[in-house]
Amino acid sequence: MVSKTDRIPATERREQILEAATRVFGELGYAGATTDRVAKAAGISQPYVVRMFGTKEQLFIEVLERTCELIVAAFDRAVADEASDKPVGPRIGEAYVSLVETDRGVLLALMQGFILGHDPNIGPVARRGFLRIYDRMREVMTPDEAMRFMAQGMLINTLIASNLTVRIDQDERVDELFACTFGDKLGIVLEGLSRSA
Amino acid sequence: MVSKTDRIPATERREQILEAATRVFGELGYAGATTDRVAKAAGISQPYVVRMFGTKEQLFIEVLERTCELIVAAFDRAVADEASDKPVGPRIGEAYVSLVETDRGVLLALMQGFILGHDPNIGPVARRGFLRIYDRMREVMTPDEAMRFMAQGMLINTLIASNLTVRIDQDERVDELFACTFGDKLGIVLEGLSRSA
DNA sequence: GATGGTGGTAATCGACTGATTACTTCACGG
DNA sequence: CCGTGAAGTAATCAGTCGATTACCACCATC
Repeated sequence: MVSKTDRIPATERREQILEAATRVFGELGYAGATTDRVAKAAGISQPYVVRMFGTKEQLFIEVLERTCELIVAAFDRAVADEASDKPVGPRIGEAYVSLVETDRGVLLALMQGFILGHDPNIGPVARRGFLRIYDRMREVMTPDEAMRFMAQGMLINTLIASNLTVRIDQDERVDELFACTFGDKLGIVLEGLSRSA
Repeated sequence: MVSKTDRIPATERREQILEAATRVFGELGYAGATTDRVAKAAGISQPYVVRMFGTKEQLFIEVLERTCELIVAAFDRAVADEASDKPVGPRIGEAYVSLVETDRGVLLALMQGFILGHDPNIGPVARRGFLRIYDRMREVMTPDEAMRFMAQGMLINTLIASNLTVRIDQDERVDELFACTFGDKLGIVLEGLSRSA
């Protein structure tokens, strides 16, 4: 009972599934997510998801590697941006914050990978991804600057993951923390939130 | 088949289970952990764990609240420490790093709670805990300082959770990042690692 | 108009897991 | 010594989930 338009080349379908899985894993975590939810988010059946990637674990690993590539790519674009007159640090910062707005699932899925460091198969992939991002930072800043950037990024991830955004405009402490964390980029975040609401 | 010495008052047993559950949830996450693993870690049977806390979810919530209390208590001790001549910032930092060494499960369980912010029951508890810790920081430092401290803390949590410690002394980037993150407190961490090995 | 490869699903299985039930053992007060 | 409640477990159930199997629909091309 598949209409003609539902039949899509495997490579394209693969990307659809990865996109859906990024959102689902990002929200529910690796163990909390099910292949069926990924399938529903991608608009296909659960067995097809499993057959395309072999196992749930393999799917998550590919999601994780994809998120790292997306983040590194966003950083590269920010670094290479000749149009901006800002220093490279703030440019990368802005690139990361833009990800919060446009592709929250990427940040959350990355976070979910990091906390699986104990897993024998996923752990190494997560560590490799973390270091890949750290390396990219180190190419354009000092160790101390890179460390602070990673720290800021982890705080942002935590703020988004813990859903503290729901308390914006309702809790002074939250407003203060968000203003302090995002600085002049706060507008980008708030705009993204109002759009997704 | 219970020997006499295995019978323990409920309140005491309760604390044992919370302690074990903190470790198990910290390592495997909420969805990834099972009540049976918690039970085995606590040295009792699985049904007893469930009966003591009602549901797995309730157990996790109590674990989460306990971790926040432990962290806030550690901060309070650091702030009140009259013997030290250091400023309050580094004292709290040292208190947090000491937790990495002595009670890694606490930090990991906290992290696991933060990324469950979307959960209708656990999410509010996680946010409340986060803000409680932030409030404690704000009592002794500026918003910007508090934000940087939280960021640093989240980076530390991520480094521990992702198990990047296994690459210490094997990857120059990791050594650099750890040295930069922990600064003069690096010794505390390394000592804790060698002891747990 | 057979044939085979590609895209896809329905049905189902087996393992796992949270929760429930019913039971046992023990300490202690009257 | 009896009974009552607290501490604790074995057995088991019901639901969920990842994976497998067997199958269908479509299109190309010979």
